[in-house]
Amino acid sequence: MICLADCNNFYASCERVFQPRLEGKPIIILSNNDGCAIARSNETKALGIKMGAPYFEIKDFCETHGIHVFSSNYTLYSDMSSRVMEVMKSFGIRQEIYSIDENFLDLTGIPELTQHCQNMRKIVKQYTGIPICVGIAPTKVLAKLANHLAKKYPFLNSVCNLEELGEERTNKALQITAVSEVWGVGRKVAEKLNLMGIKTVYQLKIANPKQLSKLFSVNLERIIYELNSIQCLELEDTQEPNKQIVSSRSFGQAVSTRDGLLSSLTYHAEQAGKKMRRQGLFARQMTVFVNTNRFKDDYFSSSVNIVFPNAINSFRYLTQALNQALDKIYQPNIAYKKSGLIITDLISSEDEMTDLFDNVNIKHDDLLPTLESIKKQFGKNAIQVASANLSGTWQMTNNLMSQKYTTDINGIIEVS
DNA sequence: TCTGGGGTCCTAGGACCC
DNA sequence: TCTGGGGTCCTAGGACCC
Repeated sequence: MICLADCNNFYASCERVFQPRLEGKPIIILSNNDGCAIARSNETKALGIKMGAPYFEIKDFCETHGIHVFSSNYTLYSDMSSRVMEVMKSFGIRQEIYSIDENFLDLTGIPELTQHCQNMRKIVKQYTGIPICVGIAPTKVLAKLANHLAKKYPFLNSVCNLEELGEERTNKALQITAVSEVWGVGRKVAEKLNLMGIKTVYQLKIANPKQLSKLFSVNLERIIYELNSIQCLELEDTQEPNKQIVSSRSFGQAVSTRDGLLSSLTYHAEQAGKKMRRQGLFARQMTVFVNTNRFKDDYFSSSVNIVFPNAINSFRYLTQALNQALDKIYQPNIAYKKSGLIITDLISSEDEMTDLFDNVNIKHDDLLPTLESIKKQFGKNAIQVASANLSGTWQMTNNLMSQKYTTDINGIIEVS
């Protein structure tokens, strides 16, 4: 048996840990640039605020209903995530961290699973302040579904063990759950299934997997098997390196100058470089893209792909390529709203030794260690690529952010 | 006026090969 | 007049996830 444990309204719960007066109050957390609602407390959901709602449309509503609004504070959320994951890890024999707020645990050989997971809930709450829900089942898809039931039906007390629930009651639950709740069934597939008369999870469970595989994809076939307790999706407890690395951001204000774009892209080159080095990866290709407001009729986007002669991991080499990229895609008098890079064709530094005949040329940047030690000693802004500061108008707005309570000495809570 | 960011996997179709 | 068949690899784009 496996379980899926996830944090309830994770970002909202993180804010509450450090501001307990918000317990029971409606909260939303906004995306970058305070663009739209990406997390809501139960109270906010009950008020009818939809996931992804643009903030400018709901701002007045939030004020009249006393909803507490936060800019997203990813430094805080990722630190809280590591704490929660560390605690949960000890409750399974293997752990797959699936996202910032959820993990699968292999519970093989553990007795009294419902009690075991209730215990985990209690300890996670006690150690981190974060409330969680748990779904227990033989497969991942069913565990996800059980987790959904645990959240929806209060009598389950936040832990739903399908084995304990039994086949008859499980099927009953699946008969009153919409097929769109299944993990991997998105909007498009759900619409098509509905047209075919498959509206509930139970109807999907008893559908013909081979037939639906032809009409949809092998994914849906696997999902059907998983709904029938036949395991198709393995628990992945080894951390695979990224296949691509993206750094991108909408601008706080529209940018029309080449310098503005170059400045923002230089920032992304630094971010991407950092991430590559953390994982020991080198890149052979990079796509640079810029686009205008995607909600406008005159939406316009352009991109260019660059192939490097050598595999690189230094932001300096990435930055050098940016000028050449902008020469190809920059056009004046356009109100750009977003820029970014996608780093692909990644190889691991270990491949350097093994790929004797595959011509893997890694180009190391000897200056990197020096730059990093300067940053470490004098602060991360002590030394920069010149183009980083050409223009600051692209910087994002996030005026409603809480403190970095757990990672910044100046953010520590004072108790008086 | 104002609408996020970072990922993965699958499929169809073209290029290419024998 | 008549112009194959089978396979692999790569890429772009779609769908999905949190």
